Amino acid sequence: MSSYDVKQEVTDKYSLRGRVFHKLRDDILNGKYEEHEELKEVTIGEELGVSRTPVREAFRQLELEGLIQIIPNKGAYVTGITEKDVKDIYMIRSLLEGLCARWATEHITKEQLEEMEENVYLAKFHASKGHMEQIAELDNRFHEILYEACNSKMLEHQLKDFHAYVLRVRRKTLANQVRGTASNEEHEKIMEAIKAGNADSAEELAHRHMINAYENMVKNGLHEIYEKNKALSETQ
Amino acid sequence: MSSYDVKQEVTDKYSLRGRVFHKLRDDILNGKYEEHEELKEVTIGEELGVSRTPVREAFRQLELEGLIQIIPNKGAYVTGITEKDVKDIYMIRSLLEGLCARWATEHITKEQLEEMEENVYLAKFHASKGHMEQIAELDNRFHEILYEACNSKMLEHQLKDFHAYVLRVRRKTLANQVRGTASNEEHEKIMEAIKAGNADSAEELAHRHMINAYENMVKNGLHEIYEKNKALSETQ
DNA sequence: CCTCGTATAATTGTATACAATCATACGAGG
DNA sequence: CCTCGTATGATTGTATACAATTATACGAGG
Repeated sequence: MSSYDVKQEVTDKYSLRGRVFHKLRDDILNGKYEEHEELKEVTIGEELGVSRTPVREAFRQLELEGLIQIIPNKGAYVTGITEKDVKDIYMIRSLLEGLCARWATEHITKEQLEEMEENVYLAKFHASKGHMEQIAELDNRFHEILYEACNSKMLEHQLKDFHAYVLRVRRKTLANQVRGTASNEEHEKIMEAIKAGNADSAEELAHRHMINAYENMVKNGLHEIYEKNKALSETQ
Repeated sequence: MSSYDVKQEVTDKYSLRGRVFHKLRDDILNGKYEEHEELKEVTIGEELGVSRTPVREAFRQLELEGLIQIIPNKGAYVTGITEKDVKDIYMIRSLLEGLCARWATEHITKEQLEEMEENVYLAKFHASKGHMEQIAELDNRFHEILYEACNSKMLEHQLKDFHAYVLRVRRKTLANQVRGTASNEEHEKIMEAIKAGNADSAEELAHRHMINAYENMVKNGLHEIYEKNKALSETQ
């Protein structure tokens, strides 16, 4: 085994830069900052008790993750996600998640399948109790398992790239027990197709799963959320 | 028009950091550095006549672009692309380019279509003369036009993300007149489908275009290239 | 009252100094 | 001869100082 095979999280959590990166990432995803809000290097640095250097490096990374936009010599701004962006993301993801499910069918390990079964089982329990926080967490994890199981670091990278975007929206929209249950049932079907070794079916089910998630999102007020945000940012 | 709508290249070309970023990017893509070679902050800085600060920031960005891997407190290493990675990339791209062609059919502007026609026409000329450098350039540009025409910054972002990876391989493999001509003919067909407003056909043709490019690559020595690289890196 | 240029302040861009961490060499001990 | 610990050097991580750029305020001139 050569040294470059060592698996390594893209961003180190234990350096100051890593901490700044993750903190800002979470804050943006959780809506602490308004869209288009300006982030100042010194302010962020003071809040976290670090100098500008690690903050700047974290900014560069957040920019490539698509969470902020840096205008040279001017400043860093939280990016806005439009309604169309969300739609595009789900269309793209529906294709990639399908491919991911196909590849996962061919490469999933025993351990991954077991974690998946546990995930679906637990989610069923929490759905019946209406524990939305746990359901969201398990939903995330289900997809992460799928990404890992597809055995393609390229596809995994692409899908995880979307994660940041998707989380920003989904956190607001999946707080809905009906879809939570339906979503988990779809997870179960995808899992069964993978277990049965039926790649075509797994691909199709994962594809539909994304489309359904998007359509549900539209029905349950994606539009209203964006109207609200727009109104907010216009009053500033 | 609000200020955040201003289009802005992700990485500024005119700051020192931007110059370092683009220089390293080109060098890696052109194979100046071996895979898994270590990049030292001071060395790079001295070569380009800048301090470590902009170099470090460029490193962080290159890491997220997937061109280098940074191991904390240790160093930055040029990432390796395996034969499987290349295959995965082309499979993923075949889906996304298909979707891109579909959306381009619906959103392409008159100007973009004109540039596309010019591109195909010029490429035909250069193909007949065997001008490989120009063909490669026009090939790149054709796909860029397609990305821009799809009118989705999300899809454009994803596809351009791959560009870096793809260029590393393609530069070595497309130097082949037969495929150059065939590739351009496929471009022409995609363009005609878009022009005719036939999204289904455009999607299918773009999808096949990628698969063909990959299969051609495999036939014409992708394997040998990787054998050579592996041998090289093992002797270090 | 409006326009424009200049001065000033605020902010980012870069260089450098220092701290922390990691790799290597070397020698003591077995 | 081998193993392990320590010392030394090399490299990355962070803080700070300074330069360059941009935004703002204010006043002269029309």
